[in-house]
Parts: sequence; C-alpha cells; structure tokens
Amino acid sequence: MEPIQTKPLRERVINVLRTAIVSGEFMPGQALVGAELANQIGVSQATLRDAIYALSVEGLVETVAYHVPTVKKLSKKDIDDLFSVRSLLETYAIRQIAATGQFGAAADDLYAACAKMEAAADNDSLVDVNQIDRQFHDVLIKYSDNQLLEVLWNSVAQRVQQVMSLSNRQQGSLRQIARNHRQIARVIENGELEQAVQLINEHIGFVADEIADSWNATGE
Amino acid sequence: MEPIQTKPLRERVINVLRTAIVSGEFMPGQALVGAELANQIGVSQATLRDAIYALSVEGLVETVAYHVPTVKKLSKKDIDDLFSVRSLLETYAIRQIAATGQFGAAADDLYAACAKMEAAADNDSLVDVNQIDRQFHDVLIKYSDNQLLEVLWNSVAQRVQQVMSLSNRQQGSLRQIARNHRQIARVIENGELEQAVQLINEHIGFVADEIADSWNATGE
DNA sequence: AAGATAGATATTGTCGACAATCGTTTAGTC
DNA sequence: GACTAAACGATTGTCGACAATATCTATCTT
Repeated sequence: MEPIQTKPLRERVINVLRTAIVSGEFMPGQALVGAELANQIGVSQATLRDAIYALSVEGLVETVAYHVPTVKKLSKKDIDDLFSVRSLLETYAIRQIAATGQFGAAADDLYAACAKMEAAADNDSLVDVNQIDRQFHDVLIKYSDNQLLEVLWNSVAQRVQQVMSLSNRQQGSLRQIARNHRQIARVIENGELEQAVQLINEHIGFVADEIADSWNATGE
Repeated sequence: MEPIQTKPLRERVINVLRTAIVSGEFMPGQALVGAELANQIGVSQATLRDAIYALSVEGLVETVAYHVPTVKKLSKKDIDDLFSVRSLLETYAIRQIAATGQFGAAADDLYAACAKMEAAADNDSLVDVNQIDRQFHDVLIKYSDNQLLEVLWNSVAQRVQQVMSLSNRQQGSLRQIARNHRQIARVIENGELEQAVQLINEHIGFVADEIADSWNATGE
C-alpha cells in the first residue's frame, strides 16, 4: 500500500506558491505580502515566510531584508541564459544515456510521453502540453543516472515551465512540438547519438526563439 | 563607501552552518539537534529551523518530517556525479569565454588567483589552497557571462569544497595543483581553446581520482 | 524468554505576539 | 517654494510557548 505521508505544512505551502509562480498565475514582479497571502492560504505568517524564503533559495522569489518579497523578474538575457544551460544539461544527458547503453530503455518512456502529448495537442490544451513536455525531458535527465544533474535540472526545468506559461505560445505550433518530440524519441531508440544531440539542440533553439519573439519586456 | 548591510539573522545563521558543513567541521551524517545548536549559536530554535531548512533546499542537509536533520551523506557515486557535472559546467564556461573573446580579460584574474595559490601552497596551507582553488574556478564561471550558470555552479562548488575538506589530501600535491592552475591560465591567455578544455578536464579528473582513492566509506 | 503494547521523553512543527526596519507623509525651517 | 527632519503606517524579522510526532523504555502477556 502507498504510505500516506503527512508532509510538513511548510512544504505544502511551498508547493502551492511554486505552482502559482511557474504556472504564471503570479506574475514576475508581483509582491507577496505576508498577512494577505497567509489569510488566503490559511496558515500563519511565520509558516508562509518560511515558504517564501525557501523559494528565494530556489531562485523563483527575490527577497531583500525588510522589503516585500517579489516574484523574480526575467530579463531577455535571463531567457537566453536559461535556454543555453538547458541545452547544455540535456545534451549531456543524451550523451550519458548513450554511454551507458540505455537508449532502448529510455525510448519506451519517451514514447509514452509522446502519446500523451499528442493527445493533449489535439485538445489544444496548452497547459497539458507544457506539463507533459516537462515529463518528456525529465525522462532524458533521469536516464542519465546522475542525481546531481537531476537536482540542477529541476531548478532549470522550473524556470522553463514558468517562461513557457508566461509567453503566449501559438496554439498552432502545439502539434509541431509534439511531432518534434516523437522524432527525438525515434532517433534515441535507434541509438543515433549525434543526430539526437542535434535534434534536441534544434528543438530547444526553436522553443527559445518562439519565446524570445513573444517576450514583451516584463523583465528588469 | 561600502554600504554596511544588516543581513537578517537567519542568513547569518545559514552562513555559519554552511561554512561548518563545507569545511568538514560537521561531518556527513551528523545530527543537527535544534535546542542544542540554537543555544550554541545564540538564536531561537525557530530561526535555526529556518536556516536548516534553507540548507536542505540547497542540498547540504537532509530533513525528514519530525526526524532529526542530518548533514547529507556522500556516497562514492555522489562523488563521481559531482565531478562529472563539474567538468560539464567548467568546460562550457571556457567555451563561452572563447566565444565572447574574453580570454584575455579572464587571464588577468586567473593569474592573480594563481599567485595567491602558489603562496598558500608554499605555506602548506591546505585550507587556503582550497579557498583559492574555488576562487580560480569562480573566475572561469563568472567570465562565461551566464547568471544561471553561476547559480548552478555555486551549488556544485559548495559540494566540491565539502568533498575536498573531507578527504585528507596529500600535502605534497599542493604545489603540483598550483602549477596546473598556472598552466590552465596560460593556455587561456593564449586563446588555445581545445587545449584549455582538455587541461581543465584532466585537472578535474586528477582531483577526482585523488579524492576517490582516499574516500573511506563515510557515505550511505 | 520473546514479542507486543503502552507510557515517558525528546525533538520537530506551528503559531500568535512583539521588535526592528522601511517608505511615505507631514510638519518645520531657511 | 524647496529642502530637511521627524512621526506615522505598513511590512518583515525574531522569539518563546504549545501542539504534533517519533524514539526509547519498561511493563505486560503469552
């Protein structure tokens, strides 16, 4: 049986806030005022403060002593930096998967994600596609068998998710995105390493350009 | 003039604990009991708890609900993963420095670090060499001009520092290490990209092997 | 004697109240 | 009228006390 876990209240608050931020519900620059939010969520201010501070350690929130914490702003350069690092991590992951000969095992999980993504794309569900998109790339990282990489990736993926949510992505491109992922899964299944690296870089570059275009200067 | 900044108590506590951990004063697996530590440091238990939780977000401390927080243990695989990721990040940084043509500017700062390191090596001061070693590699990351990379690097460098402190490094190799760094600085100054990448990988690999050998199973 | 159960002790989790600090507004001065 | 300085309101930072939970110990049952 699944053990019912009573996580600390603090962590549940963190999850609520984090979800609100990466889903774009809380916009960059938005103030997170203690008393107000605490009432809204239904916890004490002290507990909320812990959660907010934890998110500032994660890098999603900016806190200055005795100033109102705000959702961290994202400049155009931040976007560039983000996708550069993303390429770096994912490319490394693919090479590692190849090095350990796990291409075949990974492909199964990738295909499963693809199927879900295509279904979501057919429904024009942007949020679902974003969600599954993350799952797809999570698989890549996981099969690289490097726990530290997973930790770093988690930090990167969160920001990617936030940026995705904030940019009003064209609905029309959803199916194209889904097709790209299936293509990536295929070359990985076939063990075509260099082609996989090239495809993933193209894919990330494509998304990055798409974001950069629609990026209205909400950043600092 | 330098603005005197009154940081929150919480952050100062975090720094104290973090320093104790990465310097090896607090060994992996060691329990961080609230009441005891709070008295010792001179803050309330609530404040200490905030600090401990922040460190668990950073990955240095392991917290389970209603269990005593402990300094995270490091398995042999963790060490391998760590140095793999380190190579990845630093190699990327060097390529970026080359891409932006900042090799010359970076070299100055690198040489400055080298001079300090050689002096520390002559004094057989292990802790100083570790400290300056970190500075040297910080320079590389900084000149890559990618703030997100800096954030990730910070997380990695902390763990490296911890591992270095824990492994009883041979004193004799200090001067060799210092020489290696000067060599790296030189090829960077000359803009020899591929050679710089190769040297940094060799350097990290050398350190990794040195650590791996002297690693007695303190890990999980 | 071995195992299970119930109590006692130690530790973490949460909260409300108070102190410290900041930004703004208002009064005062030249 | 413009600049300075002091008081106000609002917000974050810190703390001690209490509740929730886990670990250990001793007793009881078979």
